[in-house]
Amino acid sequence: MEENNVIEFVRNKIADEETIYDLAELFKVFGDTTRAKILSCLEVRDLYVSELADILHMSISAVSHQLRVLRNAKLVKGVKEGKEVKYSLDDNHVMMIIECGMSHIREDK
Amino acid sequence: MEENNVIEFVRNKIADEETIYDLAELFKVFGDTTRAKILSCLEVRDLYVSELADILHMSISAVSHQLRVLRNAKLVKGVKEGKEVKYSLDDNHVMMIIECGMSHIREDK
DNA sequence: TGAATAGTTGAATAACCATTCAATTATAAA
DNA sequence: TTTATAATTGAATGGTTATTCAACTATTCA
Repeated sequence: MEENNVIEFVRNKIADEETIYDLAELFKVFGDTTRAKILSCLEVRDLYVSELADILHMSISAVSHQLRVLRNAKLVKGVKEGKEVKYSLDDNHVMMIIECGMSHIREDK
Repeated sequence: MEENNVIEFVRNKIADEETIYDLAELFKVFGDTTRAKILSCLEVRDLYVSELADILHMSISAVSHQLRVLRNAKLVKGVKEGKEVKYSLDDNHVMMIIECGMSHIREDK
Protein backbone atom coordinates (compact mmCIF):
# COMPACT_ATOMS: atom_id res chain seq x y z
CA MET A 1 0.00 0.00 0.00
CA GLU A 2 1.37 3.42 -0.91
CA GLU A 3 2.20 6.05 1.68
CA ASN A 4 -0.74 8.34 0.95
CA ASN A 5 -3.16 5.48 0.70
CA VAL A 6 -2.30 4.27 4.20
CA ILE A 7 -3.25 7.65 5.59
CA GLU A 8 -6.56 7.74 3.73
CA PHE A 9 -7.26 4.11 4.56
CA VAL A 10 -6.86 4.57 8.31
CA ARG A 11 -8.68 7.93 8.25
CA ASN A 12 -11.70 6.26 6.70
CA LYS A 13 -11.70 3.33 9.09
CA ILE A 14 -11.40 5.02 12.46
CA ALA A 15 -14.46 6.22 14.35
CA ASP A 16 -15.54 9.78 13.57
CA GLU A 17 -13.99 12.73 15.43
CA GLU A 18 -17.02 13.24 17.67
CA THR A 19 -17.22 9.63 18.81
CA ILE A 20 -13.54 9.55 19.70
CA TYR A 21 -13.97 12.84 21.55
CA ASP A 22 -16.90 11.40 23.52
CA LEU A 23 -14.86 8.30 24.28
CA ALA A 24 -11.99 10.35 25.68
CA GLU A 25 -14.45 12.46 27.69
CA LEU A 26 -15.94 9.31 29.21
CA PHE A 27 -12.59 7.83 30.21
CA LYS A 28 -11.45 11.21 31.53
CA VAL A 29 -14.24 11.02 34.10
CA PHE A 30 -13.01 7.63 35.30
CA GLY A 31 -9.44 8.90 35.25
CA ASP A 32 -9.39 10.69 38.58
CA THR A 33 -8.62 8.97 41.88
CA THR A 34 -11.43 10.66 43.80
CA ARG A 35 -14.05 9.84 41.19
CA ALA A 36 -12.76 6.27 40.84
CA LYS A 37 -13.06 5.90 44.62
CA ILE A 38 -16.59 7.28 44.62
CA LEU A 39 -17.63 4.86 41.90
CA SER A 40 -15.93 2.01 43.74
CA CYS A 41 -17.92 2.87 46.88
CA LEU A 42 -21.21 3.08 45.01
CA GLU A 43 -20.50 -0.33 43.57
CA VAL A 44 -20.83 -1.67 47.11
CA ARG A 45 -23.85 0.33 48.23
CA ASP A 46 -25.95 3.44 47.56
CA LEU A 47 -24.64 6.25 49.76
CA TYR A 48 -25.38 9.78 50.97
CA VAL A 49 -22.94 12.57 50.19
CA SER A 50 -21.81 12.86 53.80
CA GLU A 51 -21.23 9.11 53.99
CA LEU A 52 -18.99 9.30 50.93
CA ALA A 53 -17.13 12.22 52.49
CA ASP A 54 -16.58 10.21 55.68
CA ILE A 55 -15.41 7.10 53.86
CA LEU A 56 -12.99 9.03 51.68
CA HIS A 57 -11.82 11.47 54.37
CA MET A 58 -12.78 14.39 52.18
CA SER A 59 -14.82 17.54 52.52
CA ILE A 60 -18.51 17.46 51.59
CA SER A 61 -17.78 20.18 49.07
CA ALA A 62 -15.03 18.33 47.27
CA VAL A 63 -17.17 15.21 47.04
CA SER A 64 -20.15 17.19 45.83
CA HIS A 65 -18.11 18.81 43.08
CA GLN A 66 -16.97 15.41 41.82
CA LEU A 67 -20.48 14.00 42.08
CA ARG A 68 -21.58 16.74 39.74
CA VAL A 69 -18.98 15.65 37.19
CA LEU A 70 -20.17 12.07 37.53
CA ARG A 71 -23.79 13.16 37.25
CA ASN A 72 -23.12 15.17 34.09
CA ALA A 73 -21.46 12.12 32.58
CA LYS A 74 -24.54 10.08 33.53
CA LEU A 75 -22.44 7.70 35.60
CA VAL A 76 -24.26 8.29 38.89
CA LYS A 77 -27.64 9.65 39.86
CA GLY A 78 -28.78 11.34 43.06
CA VAL A 79 -32.23 11.11 44.63
CA LYS A 80 -33.31 13.54 47.33
CA GLU A 81 -34.48 11.94 50.58
CA GLY A 82 -35.47 14.74 52.91
CA LYS A 83 -32.39 16.79 53.68
CA GLU A 84 -30.07 14.19 52.24
CA VAL A 85 -29.29 12.98 48.74
CA LYS A 86 -28.68 9.32 48.10
CA TYR A 87 -26.36 8.52 45.24
CA SER A 88 -26.20 5.35 43.16
CA LEU A 89 -24.56 4.15 39.94
CA ASP A 90 -26.66 5.25 36.98
CA ASP A 91 -26.65 1.89 35.19
CA ASN A 92 -24.78 -1.38 35.31
CA HIS A 93 -22.72 -0.29 32.33
CA VAL A 94 -20.63 1.72 34.77
CA MET A 95 -19.72 -1.35 36.78
CA MET A 96 -18.84 -3.14 33.56
CA ILE A 97 -16.37 -0.46 32.52
CA ILE A 98 -14.73 -0.45 35.96
CA GLU A 99 -14.41 -4.23 35.94
CA CYS A 100 -13.02 -4.06 32.40
CA GLY A 101 -10.25 -1.76 33.61
CA MET A 102 -9.71 -3.84 36.74
CA SER A 103 -9.15 -7.02 34.76
CA HIS A 104 -6.45 -5.26 32.74
CA ILE A 105 -4.68 -4.14 35.91
CA ARG A 106 -4.85 -7.56 37.50
CA GLU A 107 -3.37 -9.19 34.41
CA ASP A 108 -0.32 -6.94 34.53
CA LYS A 109 0.78 -8.38 37.85
CA MET B 1 -27.18 -0.60 59.79
CA GLU B 2 -25.80 2.16 61.97
CA GLU B 3 -24.09 5.24 60.57
CA ASN B 4 -20.55 4.26 61.58
CA ASN B 5 -21.00 0.69 60.46
CA VAL B 6 -21.94 1.80 56.95
CA ILE B 7 -18.64 3.62 56.67
CA GLU B 8 -16.61 0.65 57.92
CA PHE B 9 -18.62 -1.77 55.80
CA VAL B 10 -17.97 0.10 52.54
CA ARG B 11 -14.34 0.79 53.46
CA ASN B 12 -13.72 -2.93 53.87
CA LYS B 13 -15.47 -3.89 50.65
CA ILE B 14 -13.93 -1.49 48.16
CA ALA B 15 -10.71 -2.30 46.34
CA ASP B 16 -7.55 -1.20 48.13
CA GLU B 17 -6.16 2.33 47.65
CA GLU B 18 -3.41 1.22 45.30
CA THR B 19 -5.68 -0.71 42.96
CA ILE B 20 -8.10 2.20 42.68
CA TYR B 21 -5.15 4.50 42.04
CA ASP B 22 -3.90 2.20 39.27
CA LEU B 23 -7.38 2.05 37.80
CA ALA B 24 -7.63 5.84 37.65
CA GLU B 25 -4.14 6.04 36.12
CA LEU B 26 -5.15 3.58 33.42
CA PHE B 27 -8.33 5.44 32.50
CA LYS B 28 -6.48 8.75 32.60
CA VAL B 29 -4.33 7.51 29.72
CA PHE B 30 -7.42 6.75 27.64
CA GLY B 31 -8.94 10.07 28.70
CA ASP B 32 -7.19 12.33 26.21
CA THR B 33 -8.43 13.00 22.70
CA THR B 34 -5.04 12.66 21.05
CA ARG B 35 -4.24 9.38 22.77
CA ALA B 36 -7.72 8.04 22.08
CA LYS B 37 -7.22 8.89 18.41
CA ILE B 38 -3.83 7.18 18.32
CA LEU B 39 -5.29 4.03 19.86
CA SER B 40 -8.20 4.17 17.45
CA CYS B 41 -5.77 4.35 14.51
CA LEU B 42 -3.68 1.46 15.80
CA GLU B 43 -6.83 -0.58 16.08
CA VAL B 44 -7.03 -0.41 12.30
CA ARG B 45 -3.37 -1.00 11.47
CA ASP B 46 0.17 -0.87 12.82
CA LEU B 47 1.66 2.53 11.96
CA TYR B 48 4.89 4.54 11.92
CA VAL B 49 5.13 7.71 13.97
CA SER B 50 5.13 9.96 10.89
CA GLU B 51 2.04 8.17 9.54
CA LEU B 52 0.22 8.85 12.80
CA ALA B 53 1.31 12.48 12.64
CA ASP B 54 -0.03 12.78 9.09
CA ILE B 55 -3.33 11.11 9.88
CA LEU B 56 -3.92 13.26 12.96
CA HIS B 57 -2.55 16.51 11.48
CA MET B 58 -0.12 16.82 14.36
CA SER B 59 3.61 17.35 14.79
CA ILE B 60 5.90 14.34 15.05
CA SER B 61 7.00 15.61 18.44
CA ALA B 62 3.51 15.88 19.89
CA VAL B 63 2.66 12.38 18.71
CA SER B 64 5.92 11.00 20.04
CA HIS B 65 5.28 12.51 23.46
CA GLN B 66 1.87 10.87 23.64
CA LEU B 67 3.26 7.57 22.38
CA ARG B 68 5.62 7.61 25.32
CA VAL B 69 2.69 7.97 27.71
CA LEU B 70 0.96 5.06 25.98
CA ARG B 71 4.17 3.01 26.05
CA ASN B 72 4.67 3.62 29.76
CA ALA B 73 1.13 2.46 30.37
CA LYS B 74 1.88 -0.66 28.30
CA LEU B 75 -0.94 0.13 25.91
CA VAL B 76 1.22 0.31 22.78
CA LYS B 77 4.63 -0.98 21.82
CA GLY B 78 7.10 0.31 19.26
CA VAL B 79 9.51 -1.78 17.20
CA LYS B 80 12.38 -0.18 15.36
CA GLU B 81 12.56 -0.87 11.63
CA GLY B 82 15.58 0.90 10.25
CA LYS B 83 15.09 4.61 10.73
CA GLU B 84 11.44 4.21 11.50
CA VAL B 85 9.50 2.88 14.47
CA LYS B 86 6.35 0.89 13.90
CA TYR B 87 3.76 1.11 16.66
CA SER B 88 1.05 -1.40 17.52
CA LEU B 89 -1.41 -2.04 20.34
CA ASP B 90 0.36 -3.90 23.14
CA ASP B 91 -2.34 -6.53 23.67
CA ASN B 92 -5.94 -7.13 22.71
CA HIS B 93 -7.02 -6.01 26.16
CA VAL B 94 -6.62 -2.47 24.92
CA MET B 95 -9.12 -2.97 22.14
CA MET B 96 -11.52 -4.52 24.65
CA ILE B 97 -11.41 -1.49 26.92
CA ILE B 98 -11.98 0.88 23.99
CA GLU B 99 -14.92 -1.18 22.76
CA CYS B 100 -16.26 -1.30 26.31
CA GLY B 101 -16.32 2.50 26.41
CA MET B 102 -17.70 2.71 22.88
CA SER B 103 -20.68 0.52 23.71
CA HIS B 104 -21.54 2.83 26.60
CA ILE B 105 -21.45 5.87 24.32
CA ARG B 106 -23.54 4.22 21.63
CA GLU B 107 -26.20 3.23 24.17
CA ASP B 108 -26.62 6.82 25.32
CA LYS B 109 -27.91 7.91 21.92
C1' DT C 1 33.08 10.19 5.83
C1' DG C 2 28.89 13.91 5.39
C1' DA C 3 24.05 14.98 4.58
C1' DA C 4 19.36 13.74 5.16
C1' DT C 5 15.58 11.54 7.48
C1' DA C 6 12.89 9.50 11.57
C1' DG C 7 12.16 9.82 16.00
C1' DT C 8 13.09 11.03 20.98
C1' DT C 9 13.72 14.19 24.65
C1' DG C 10 13.86 18.37 27.93
C1' DA C 11 12.34 22.87 29.02
C1' DA C 12 8.89 26.39 28.69
C1' DT C 13 4.28 27.91 28.19
C1' DA C 14 -0.56 27.91 28.34
C1' DA C 15 -4.74 25.60 29.32
C1' DC C 16 -7.20 22.73 32.30
C1' DC C 17 -8.98 21.02 36.64
C1' DA C 18 -9.34 19.31 41.73
C1' DT C 19 -9.72 21.21 46.10
C1' DT C 20 -10.67 24.88 49.37
C1' DC C 21 -13.36 28.49 51.25
C1' DA C 22 -17.36 31.23 51.71
C1' DA C 23 -21.96 32.00 50.53
C1' DT C 24 -26.34 30.02 49.46
C1' DT C 25 -30.45 26.84 49.03
C1' DA C 26 -33.49 23.42 50.92
C1' DT C 27 -35.35 20.62 54.34
C1' DA C 28 -36.27 19.26 59.19
C1' DA C 29 -36.65 20.08 64.01
C1' DA C 30 -37.51 23.15 67.98
C1' DT D 1 -40.42 31.76 62.81
C1' DT D 2 -35.73 30.54 64.13
C1' DT D 3 -32.02 27.19 64.27
C1' DA D 4 -29.50 23.41 62.59
C1' DT D 5 -28.17 20.15 59.13
C1' DA D 6 -27.24 18.40 54.20
C1' DA D 7 -25.82 19.57 50.08
C1' DT D 8 -24.84 22.66 46.08
C1' DT D 9 -22.44 26.37 43.91
C1' DG D 10 -18.98 30.07 42.33
C1' DA D 11 -14.53 32.07 42.65
C1' DA D 12 -9.75 31.56 43.66
C1' DT D 13 -5.63 28.86 43.85
C1' DG D 14 -2.20 25.43 43.21
C1' DG D 15 -0.88 21.50 40.65
C1' DT D 16 -0.97 18.86 36.50
C1' DT D 17 -0.30 18.23 31.61
C1' DA D 18 -0.52 18.72 26.30
C1' DT D 19 1.82 21.09 22.86
C1' DT D 20 5.61 23.73 20.90
C1' DC D 21 10.31 24.57 19.99
C1' DA D 22 15.04 23.45 19.83
C1' DA D 23 18.56 20.24 20.51
C1' DC D 24 19.89 15.67 20.12
C1' DT D 25 20.43 10.46 18.77
C1' DA D 26 20.27 6.88 15.41
C1' DT D 27 20.05 5.11 10.92
C1' DT D 28 20.37 5.28 5.87
C1' DC D 29 22.21 6.80 1.59
C1' DA D 30 25.42 9.29 -1.41
